[in-house]
Amino acid sequence: MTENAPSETVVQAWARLVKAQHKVLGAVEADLKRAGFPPLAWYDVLLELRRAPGQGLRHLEIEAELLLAQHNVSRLVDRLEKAGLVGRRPVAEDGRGQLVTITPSGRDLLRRMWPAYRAAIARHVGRKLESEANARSLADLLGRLIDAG
Amino acid sequence: MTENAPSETVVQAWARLVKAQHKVLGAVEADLKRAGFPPLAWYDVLLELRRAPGQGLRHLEIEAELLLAQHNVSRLVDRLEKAGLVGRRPVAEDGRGQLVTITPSGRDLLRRMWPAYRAAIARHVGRKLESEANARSLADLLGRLIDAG
DNA sequence: TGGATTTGGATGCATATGCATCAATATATA
DNA sequence: TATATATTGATGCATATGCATCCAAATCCA
Repeated sequence: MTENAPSETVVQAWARLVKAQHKVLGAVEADLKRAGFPPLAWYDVLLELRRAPGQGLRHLEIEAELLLAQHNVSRLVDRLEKAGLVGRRPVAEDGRGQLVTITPSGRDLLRRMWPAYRAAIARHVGRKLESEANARSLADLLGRLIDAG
Repeated sequence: MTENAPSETVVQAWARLVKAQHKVLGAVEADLKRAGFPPLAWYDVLLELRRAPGQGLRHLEIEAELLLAQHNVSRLVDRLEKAGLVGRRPVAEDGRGQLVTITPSGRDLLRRMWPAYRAAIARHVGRKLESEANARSLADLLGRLIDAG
């Protein structure tokens, strides 16, 4: 557990982190696609926009919240706009900025997607963890990995 | 925790699984790239090849082991071959098959990469988990998500 | 004030991935 | 044996991501 020599257990935790998310994310995305829905990234952005307090979010805020690269936010918003799920407005105080807002159609997609998404999470995560205590432990441990530092 | 209504805790565990791996994988890959090394996917393939018992692995075996799509294996092996890290041989018993083998240069890359990779794992995983017990718990819980079913 | 620097976001180009399809070989079935 | 089917891997095309750079507006500073 020292700086440059992780224990075998740490290496195993790392390998499983990558493999578990790869497998589960793939399974969840496949379920959603089968049901005719767009990629999860679209859901994530729309959800952030719906949660947002004011009139929407700046690209920068989406970037920070979802850990995306700047150019990817730019293009993801392009696609969402083309699909009519979000709108772009200039922001008064900063002539450089875009304020991205969710449209009624975007809100509708969120509502329609959630039942399928929820079922996929239950199927590929909840069912395998078996207990609420395990879910709690996993969430706590993963939280440590996310925390800054 | 029922089939289509995961608890809030399960949903949180899911969200953190995606976010934690995204963040940690990004950090590890960035460390490796800074040190002048190729993507982790290259390391993964080479490691499987070095571990392989016989004279190498079929595409199908790489595919199953690393959970990759068939066409991605095909192209990943192309890139590795072009970089001189692996070789391709026809397989005697099956005229359709390719046997992929690691070259001395590939083995050398594995050896040179490991210290940097190991340090990145320690920095971005080990250090944050803090204890061996936590690493063990995390590995166990993630193992449940990977298990078939 | 006026020019340098920084910041927010867009975009051209290279690379990687997903999807469908194809060619070649192997296997099953009549 | 001859034909149909299944399996292995490659490839053309569309889309997504990374990287570098660019443009425009904002901020800094002499």
